[in-house]
Amino acid sequence: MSNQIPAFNLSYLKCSQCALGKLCLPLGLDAQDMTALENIIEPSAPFKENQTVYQADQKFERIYAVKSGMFKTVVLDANGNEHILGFHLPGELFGLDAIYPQKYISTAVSLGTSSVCGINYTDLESLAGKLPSLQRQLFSLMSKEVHTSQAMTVEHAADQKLAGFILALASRYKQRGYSETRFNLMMPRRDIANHLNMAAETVSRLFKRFQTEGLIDIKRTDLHITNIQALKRLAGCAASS
Amino acid sequence: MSNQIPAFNLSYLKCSQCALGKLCLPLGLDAQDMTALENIIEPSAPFKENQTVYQADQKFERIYAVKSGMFKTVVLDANGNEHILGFHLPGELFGLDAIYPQKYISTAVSLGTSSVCGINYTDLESLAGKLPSLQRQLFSLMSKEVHTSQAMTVEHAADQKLAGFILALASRYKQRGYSETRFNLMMPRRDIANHLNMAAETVSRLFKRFQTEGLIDIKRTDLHITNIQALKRLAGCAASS
DNA sequence: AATCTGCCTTGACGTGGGTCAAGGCAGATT
DNA sequence: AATCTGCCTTGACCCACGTCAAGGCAGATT
Repeated sequence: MSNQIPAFNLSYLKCSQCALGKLCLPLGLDAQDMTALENIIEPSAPFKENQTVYQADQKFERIYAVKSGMFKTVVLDANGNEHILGFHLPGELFGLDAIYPQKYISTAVSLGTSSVCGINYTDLESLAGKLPSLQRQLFSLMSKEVHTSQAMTVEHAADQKLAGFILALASRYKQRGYSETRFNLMMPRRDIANHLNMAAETVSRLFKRFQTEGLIDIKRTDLHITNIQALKRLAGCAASS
Repeated sequence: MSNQIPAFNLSYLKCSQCALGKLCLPLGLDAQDMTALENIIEPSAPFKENQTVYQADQKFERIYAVKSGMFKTVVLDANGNEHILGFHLPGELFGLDAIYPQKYISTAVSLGTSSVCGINYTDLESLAGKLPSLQRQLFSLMSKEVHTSQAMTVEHAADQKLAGFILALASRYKQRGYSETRFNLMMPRRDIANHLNMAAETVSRLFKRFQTEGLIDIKRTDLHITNIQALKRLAGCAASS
């Protein structure tokens, strides 16, 4: 709210000072290439809860990398129903689905206080042409994105879907150096339910069942996975890596 | 079955003679760039029905472009259940989800007699670094792939999912210069059902309902869309472009 | 400390769609 | 032409999950 001191504010750090370097776009870049990348990165001011990064149908200009917090991407169908396409953790990119149509497909919204780096796509493309390691990392991240979206379509029953969702988050937190078994969900039940195409009541009941069965321990949004093996067995274990 | 005459066999044509140039990887490439691309393309012999292009867990080496016919990509979950991730039409790429893990995630299988071009990924990457238009097209196609997978997760009820599936095929056939309203599904009901996470019986009943309601006319795998507007309304119309 | 508000939980009930089982139909095989 | 085989259709039944409705709980507001 008040004035920020850039040098001490995480959200204004460039890639070389950012803790996410080994997950995010800069992975595989040497010092010189990273400097080139930093020159096209636009760190943003932090978003407060429930603020919009971009709106569906806006002209596509930038892709975004999450720096801190969490974002969700939401589409509105013809009947006016919202659907949450995904949740995005630090070091993950969003807005990639806008490259082909050259306009944003979804609206991106912050969950809690969060910050991003914007990256002008035209600049990124031309830089990727010059830096093979950047090009490779971009292809790799987009491939991962394809895989993630596909994996979601595999799970069938509600309990499998929810178990898969929890495990996917766990795995992503683990990659980021956080605990695999204890983390905060950030989003309300309603959002989880919407994302997984089920009723919020079903999420509530399943959380309770998982707790009774000794798979998890959950209070509000604080989650503790107490039996990850059983959870994986339940999910059919599409979400491993 | 007998000997083929290469010069007259579509499946051995390179990009510049291929009718799919304006949909496939070569989109946006000038004559010289296309020649460079052709040099790394490996046209394959045609596959007969139900033959495997690659297996899940095999080392990733090539991505594939469909030249004729149709392919499906299938994953096996931990419980031994198959799930069809997608169907691939001429001019579409598959195997992109293998870039990140560097191994194939799914098994690719032909539906009916079909042919592909294999493209060594290492070569493609280095060529994309030299040809900006190729790099752009690759990013664009991968973005489209992300969007397609995401769109699938939006539809909710069985009738919406099936309507969306039909419309997505229609739109893809239209792009390829075929009729938007009359085409052959190629795959059996069981495959459609599997892909959409429903029972084959449900697909059968819904096709019948759509027919009764005057939306479609279907005999075996020959489909005629008789009221595409109504079908779009039913689907919630995520599948437009 | 009391009220408000949003989110979560819990129960009761109804239904969409899965499962099981029995034919029908068309192309392949003899 | 008769049988076989795989795929599709149709009906009967049932259960997982959505919907509706009524509370509970915790942080924000006064």
